[in-house]
Amino acid sequence: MCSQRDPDDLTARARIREAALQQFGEHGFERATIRGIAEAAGVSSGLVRHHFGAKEALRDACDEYLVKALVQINDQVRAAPNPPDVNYLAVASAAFGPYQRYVARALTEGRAAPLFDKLVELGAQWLADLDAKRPDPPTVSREARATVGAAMALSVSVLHEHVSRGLGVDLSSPEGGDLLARVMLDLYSHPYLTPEEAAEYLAHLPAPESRKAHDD
Amino acid sequence: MCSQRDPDDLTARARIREAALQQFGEHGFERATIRGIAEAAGVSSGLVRHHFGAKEALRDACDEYLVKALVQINDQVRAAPNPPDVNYLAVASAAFGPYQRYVARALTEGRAAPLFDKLVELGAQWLADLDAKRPDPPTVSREARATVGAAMALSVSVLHEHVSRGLGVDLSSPEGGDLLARVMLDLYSHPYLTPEEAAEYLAHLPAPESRKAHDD
DNA sequence: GTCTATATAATGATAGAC
DNA sequence: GTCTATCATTATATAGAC
Repeated sequence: MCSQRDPDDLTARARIREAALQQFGEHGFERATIRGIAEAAGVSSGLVRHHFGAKEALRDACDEYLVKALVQINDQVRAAPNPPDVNYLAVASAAFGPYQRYVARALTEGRAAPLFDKLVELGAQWLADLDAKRPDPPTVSREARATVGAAMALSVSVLHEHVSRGLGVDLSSPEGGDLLARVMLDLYSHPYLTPEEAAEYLAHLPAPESRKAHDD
Repeated sequence: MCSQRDPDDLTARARIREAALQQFGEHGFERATIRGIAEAAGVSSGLVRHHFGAKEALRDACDEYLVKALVQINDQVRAAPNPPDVNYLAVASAAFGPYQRYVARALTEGRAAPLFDKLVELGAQWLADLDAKRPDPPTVSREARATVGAAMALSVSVLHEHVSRGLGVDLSSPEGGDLLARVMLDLYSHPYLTPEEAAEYLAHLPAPESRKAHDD
């Protein structure tokens, strides 16, 4: 899918970045070592420093690369013949391909903000179509809904291991992906609440101002 | 809410655990140091070892404590006069209180499995009520839906910073919590897909067997 | 561009005194 | 129960050769 070419064809710099993405993803930023990354890339630790300087700069390069990749994928998807609809959600999980673990960690640590924001942007575009067909006016801004929606779409990726365990199949496997799609389809076509229930809850919600003095 | 008593009232052991939860949450397990935790707890590094032994054992103690706290909160909520319904979701975000960061990291790293599983269990109970009112039979098992639902419910907590940024308010603030509740209410009362659309997508989904030979 | 070797700092673990 | 002092390990950062 993305940059799935032969590792031998890549420059040392690219191989290092690729190895860093993998090692950071597998062991986490702190636990991953420059030496380990160098070894995985088939170069020396000295070369890593030569190309990227400090460890953090290497991580920054990884983040930058992923944003570029996401924008690329996004453009591809939007240029595709049939608009993706739900598949937007699949994009979030699948697009990062082998880098899912890295993305999950980066996001959890509050990093890779442009990546998240791009996803929100895509979600908002998608929500715009949905809002047109909607009978009642939304009670909150589209961007707010897109933000929470993006977080939810990413959750499966981020909590990959736990979801796999709960589902009983590895999400990375075809069977896992298939089951996940079916679950998503069911979940996204069956609201937890009726509009009436939501309205009732909403009415019982303390006004934003009065919450200031809220106490438990 | 939970264990919000004066730090001075806590035993050294509890203070250490509290400090560990905070430090692990703020800096991550690897980056957090025994020394830093000891300092935050107002004790010596030697005492940390005396009580918990190795660093990993300290983390395990933190995980155990949170499961205990979750079960406790769950029992409280279930014993409450009016059943929580959606509030189940708020439980996930709010219950862990000051430990949200820790939980987010632990979960992302594939740890704290019992905690996730407990949440799935709670979600399944809640889904059982919903399924009773549902016209069409679910296409996937309740546990599968509860699993993905749990991941989604946790996503806001896990991606706390990004969601806060996207919403324009700190989720920890009363304003943030209020906005989140409104967004959730809107999202959970408006399905992304109609049952017809979902059925169509489902029909177009490759059969589980045929996917084996799937190729891109 | 790439490698080897070394310096320096920080950390987890430990032992022993009070 | 609590502390101080020390050991052994490990990783980053650096310098310098090829």
